[in-house]
Amino acid sequence: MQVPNEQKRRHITSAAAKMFAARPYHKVRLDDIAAAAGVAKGTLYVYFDSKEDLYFTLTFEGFAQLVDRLNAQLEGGANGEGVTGRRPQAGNGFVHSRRLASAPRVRPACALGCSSSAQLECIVHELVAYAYQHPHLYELLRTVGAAKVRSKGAWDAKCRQLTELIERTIRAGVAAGELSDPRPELTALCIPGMVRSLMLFGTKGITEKAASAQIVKLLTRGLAADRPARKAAS
Amino acid sequence: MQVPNEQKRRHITSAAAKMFAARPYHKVRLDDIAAAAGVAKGTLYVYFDSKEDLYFTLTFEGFAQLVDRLNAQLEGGANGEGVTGRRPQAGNGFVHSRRLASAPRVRPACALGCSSSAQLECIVHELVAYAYQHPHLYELLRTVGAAKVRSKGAWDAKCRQLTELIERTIRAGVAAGELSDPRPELTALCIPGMVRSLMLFGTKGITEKAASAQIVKLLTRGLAADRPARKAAS
Amino acid sequence: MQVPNEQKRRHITSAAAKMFAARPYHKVRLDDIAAAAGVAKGTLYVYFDSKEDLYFTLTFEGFAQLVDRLNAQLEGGANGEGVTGRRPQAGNGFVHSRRLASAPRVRPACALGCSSSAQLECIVHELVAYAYQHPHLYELLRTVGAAKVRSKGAWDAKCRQLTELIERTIRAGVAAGELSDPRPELTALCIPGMVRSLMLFGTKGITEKAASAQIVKLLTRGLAADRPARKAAS
Amino acid sequence: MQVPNEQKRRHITSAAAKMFAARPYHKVRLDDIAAAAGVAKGTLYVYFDSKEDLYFTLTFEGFAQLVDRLNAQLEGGANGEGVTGRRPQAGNGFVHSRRLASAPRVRPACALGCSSSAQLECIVHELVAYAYQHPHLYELLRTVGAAKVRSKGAWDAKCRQLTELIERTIRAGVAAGELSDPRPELTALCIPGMVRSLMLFGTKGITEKAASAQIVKLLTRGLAADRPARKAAS
DNA sequence: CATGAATGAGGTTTCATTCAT
DNA sequence: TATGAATGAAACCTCATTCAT
Repeated sequence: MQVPNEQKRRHITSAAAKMFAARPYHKVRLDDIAAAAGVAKGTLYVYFDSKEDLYFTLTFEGFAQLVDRLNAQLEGGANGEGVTGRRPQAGNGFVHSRRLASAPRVRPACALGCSSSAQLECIVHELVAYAYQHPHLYELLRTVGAAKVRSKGAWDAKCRQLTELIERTIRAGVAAGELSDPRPELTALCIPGMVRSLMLFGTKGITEKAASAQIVKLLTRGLAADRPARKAAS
Repeated sequence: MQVPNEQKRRHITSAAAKMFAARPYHKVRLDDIAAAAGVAKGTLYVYFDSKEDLYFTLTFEGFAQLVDRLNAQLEGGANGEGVTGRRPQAGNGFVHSRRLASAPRVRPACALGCSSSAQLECIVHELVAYAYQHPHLYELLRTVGAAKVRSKGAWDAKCRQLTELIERTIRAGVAAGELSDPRPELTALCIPGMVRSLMLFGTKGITEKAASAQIVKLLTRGLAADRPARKAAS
Repeated sequence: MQVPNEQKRRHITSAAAKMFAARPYHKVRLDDIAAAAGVAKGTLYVYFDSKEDLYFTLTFEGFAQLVDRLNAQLEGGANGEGVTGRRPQAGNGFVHSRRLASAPRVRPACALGCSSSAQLECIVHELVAYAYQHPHLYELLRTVGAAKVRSKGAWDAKCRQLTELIERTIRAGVAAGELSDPRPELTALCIPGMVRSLMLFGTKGITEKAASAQIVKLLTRGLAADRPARKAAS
Repeated sequence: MQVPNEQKRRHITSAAAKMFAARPYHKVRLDDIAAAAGVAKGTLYVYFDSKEDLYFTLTFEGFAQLVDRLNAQLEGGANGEGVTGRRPQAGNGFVHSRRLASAPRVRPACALGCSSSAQLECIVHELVAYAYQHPHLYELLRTVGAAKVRSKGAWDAKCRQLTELIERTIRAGVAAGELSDPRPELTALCIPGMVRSLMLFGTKGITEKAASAQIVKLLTRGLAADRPARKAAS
């Protein structure tokens, strides 16, 4: 009850995420969030400037975590941790950090040495996995854009990071003769869109695996180089 | 739908659509809508039950219009009129109703006699065209789901109509040996997602044509039957 | 319940004046004002922008009324009415508008043709009379300055009007050889100060007449020309 | 008055005085005072019971200091120390403590042996001097009365001390045939009022000397005994 | 049908005060 | 004694909704 407790902040964001995911922004009362977080109403203002700030922080941090993790996994294959960047991870292979970076499971190496389509597969897997791990967040992101009030710039930058990451991967594949895509920047936009649709509008019966496989299939075949059978050759 | 003054109703929905698209639901005041529509605040309640009703009607009518039109064009060339009650359309072929269905132009027949990939192309074209015609609405639909308060059933039904329409098209193609897709219901979900992403997050430079072409390419190649149809060969 | 009722506005200001006079600004709740005025809380915001606006309007209008009345009586001797400037008054003599301009009593003519000390007497009478009629307001003005938030300029201008009015009167007396005052602008500041002190800090036993007489005496003797016995001679 | 750390207390009162003088009570936050004083918010409660207590102490101590000093100088040349506990003053004559009583300069004896008008002059000088030395306080006292919450009695007593001091002086002059004033208790009220007005509402150009002289002139001539003392003759 | 003044429940936010450290 | 995170009552204000005109 003395230092600005990081754990208490977590309680708040966690509680808030659930409430914002469950009903629209204007129907979420700070009273409820405070109650759910087990803190007093005033305490919210110790950690956040306003309702909007709380909401923004919530969504942005979630999204940033996703993007940063993807970046980390594809760029350096170093650690699979999110935005808060804690201790580096031993395994240098590709990592599905499904469990919030606790108990990181090693995956078949994929990051740098892999074929482009394998990398795309990684991206899709990761996006879908994140979506299944954070259904609240995805429900949250549904309304983002209308409310990314404060530093719109931060959101835009993160979005660009994500699309550029994908775009770069595709371009590499194209350069390697492995893929064919005259407009990779458009494909980069399509991928998160597909994930989102499957998450939000799919009937509950869709498994993570199926969703991922479907997107991967559409992509790998849709982007396959015109003369196939030459996987990832130099 | 038979209200005192249909024109006044139009003013209201038009003004409301702009406001709701521009800022989030809870930041739109009925005062503003009334002012923008040139009516008194009380008048809003002559045409709508509540703020939520207004919002719901707005989004649902827009979406229903899109789905109905698609249905009409693919199913039997019936009419393309949406919820807002447009006149029945003459042409019974496939119609790109790009110009708000005023001056309905007949298009190359496509609906029933076409190949499945041609039909998919139609669907995508139509979705994209609608998105470009109604940017407000697409921005609006971004937040739908969180607020589809009242007759959630109506929305769900329309959504299902859309996905089933697409799904049916794909299944037909599969049955004809033209396409290959073990999970058409998933693909059906992906398509609107791609449209949405391109619309909302693409830099403004993306033309309607490019967006449409990109999705079509991903689809037609991604779903192409395994062996035949060497279409895409150079 | 349709036109922005002027009478309702009066109810509000009247109720508010009592509350603000009774306790300090921060202890006055809008709830109480609304209740005392017999209106809903929201109605306050139909007539005023904020609590501060209400308070400011209150004090300023009261003070302005005082100054305007004084001005009217001395300048033209026309009507004794306040700032709202209603129908001109028949009697062109000096008028102590003690009863808020209802039932205006004619007083010995004084305005233009009088000696300067008689005019000063009028000013003091009027100030004191106003103070006794509006004890609430005087209690209110006690805190003004700290809170004249909005258009500080308006207050300053009115203050200047008052002091200049007095100053002008004194200067006229000096020019006529009737009074002696090398710094009339300082005397002009002293007069309201004396009124205020007597009002706020005097024991309740001080009659209006006594207060007025005391100030007049201090002034007329204090400012008497060095060689007396030549009353108002040219 | 015997608090843990007298210096810290000083920091607090000093900071608080500035803040309360600069804006109205309800706009001063304890956070700000604490920050300005360089202490933690909780520390304020070591030295004061509440915000009101702090404010009250502040204003009362300032006013009491003024009154006590006046008393000391006129009554018996005791000491001029106020509530804030300054060292006893050496000089037993009348002292213009213009420089915050540091380096107390002896002044021409005035207290007991002087003429009444000379004593009045002393009082006015002292009041004006104090006002010029403590502009913050005068700004503060402007709102006093509305907030003299706690021991209203203490304030009233001090006020009475001041007026009675003045009143006694005048009565002595009247008894000596030097002055003429049928209602000295009213004059006693007027004097601080004039000081206040000149301080608060005068344009900044008014020198301490001019303000003092003006009041003295009004008083000495206004109260001069009817016939004798041709002092003011040219 | 149309109006817009009035309503008042309930929202977000503030801030004096407490208390574990 | 000093701290400042936590508290929560209560303030100001909003705005969807009503209804007399």
